Amino acid sequence: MDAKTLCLGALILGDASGYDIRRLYEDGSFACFHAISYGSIYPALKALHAEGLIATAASSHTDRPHKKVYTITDAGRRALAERLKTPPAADSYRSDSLYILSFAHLLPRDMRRALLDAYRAEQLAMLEAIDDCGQTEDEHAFGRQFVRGLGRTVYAAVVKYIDENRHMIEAPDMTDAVITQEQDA
Amino acid sequence: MDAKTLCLGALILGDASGYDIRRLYEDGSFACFHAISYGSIYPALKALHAEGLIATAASSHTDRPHKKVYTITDAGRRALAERLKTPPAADSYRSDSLYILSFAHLLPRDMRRALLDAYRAEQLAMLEAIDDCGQTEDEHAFGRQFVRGLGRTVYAAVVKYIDENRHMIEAPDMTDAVITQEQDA
DNA sequence: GAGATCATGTAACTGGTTACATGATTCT
DNA sequence: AGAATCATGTAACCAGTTACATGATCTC
Repeated sequence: MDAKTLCLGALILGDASGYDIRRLYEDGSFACFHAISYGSIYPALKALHAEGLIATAASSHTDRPHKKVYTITDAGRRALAERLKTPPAADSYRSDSLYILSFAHLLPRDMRRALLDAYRAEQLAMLEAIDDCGQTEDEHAFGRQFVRGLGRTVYAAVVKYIDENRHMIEAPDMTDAVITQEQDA
Repeated sequence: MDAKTLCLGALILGDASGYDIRRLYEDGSFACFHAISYGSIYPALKALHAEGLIATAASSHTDRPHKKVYTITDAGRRALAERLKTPPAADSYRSDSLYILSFAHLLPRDMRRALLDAYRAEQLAMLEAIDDCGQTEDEHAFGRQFVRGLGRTVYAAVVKYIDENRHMIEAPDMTDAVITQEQDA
């Protein structure tokens, strides 16, 4: 998903500034699936504006003069709907934590335990973030609700798995032995 | 995780060529967490070789002359162990499918259903890939086993969730109404 | 009035991907 | 023989991130 589509997707939920969009993808409902930073938001907004897919909202002038609030236009709505119809790229999941944990035997026991705790905390935080963030019950939100439920399910499953299987990681230490002996493979 | 670490991680599992490493991250046990392409593998291998962290394996000369098989050196093993101790970056999960699905109401019913089916199939394939791929039961593999179990749990949870909640996405169609009327927000 | 946070914007960097070039080997 | 796959490698490209510059507004 390119920055422009991500911005349109944010704006269809309601008027917003670049800053608002950032926050929406930072800790809002989209946080789990896509990220975007200022460096791509502002150029994207400029481009979308030039293409007539978004317009500066009325509130932009009244509120704070230097805050630029945008609204999606009808053309923008159509463009987004069109863009959503293109076949999605495959999911990508990147996790340094799990990569490191898969080499748990190369780390001292207390370090792998700390890593696992941190990972668990992170996942739990995501779970709570999903429960906290905007429970807007509008009639068109069934997609959002489905996805949120999916997220909740996944994070809950991860936390549960960790709690039930942490003994695997907390196995007795054999780090030193490994580094010098693992000559097989 | 940079390409060099990813290559070291692959080589600690056993000797391999650039091509082998690619496949390991393509459909092997690492596939779920990290990806890497030829364009980064070959330069990384060259650099690692120059640094003495990997060496050309004996089999490289005997087998097929133009195939370069590498082994990790002791220095490489130490470098990897060290690299794994640096604090991991936060996980990132990117999903076009879920992003699109969160705007399900902007798509015609049959299209969202198709999208969901495709997504389910993809997740199921990942689940099966985990079960298939190398069940090497070596004593040091507890980290790998933990991570694999986690992956299995997650993918299974996703498939189950989809099966139990697909009715949300298969709700009656109101696409046309939405595109022109959703003026709120 | 100091510090936090809101807010916009740009330029340089970065690292990985894509596409291409090339050729050996295996399979049918 | 021809196709598929194995196999290495490079160069151009690209999209987004990081870091920086700047300043308004709110809060204590």
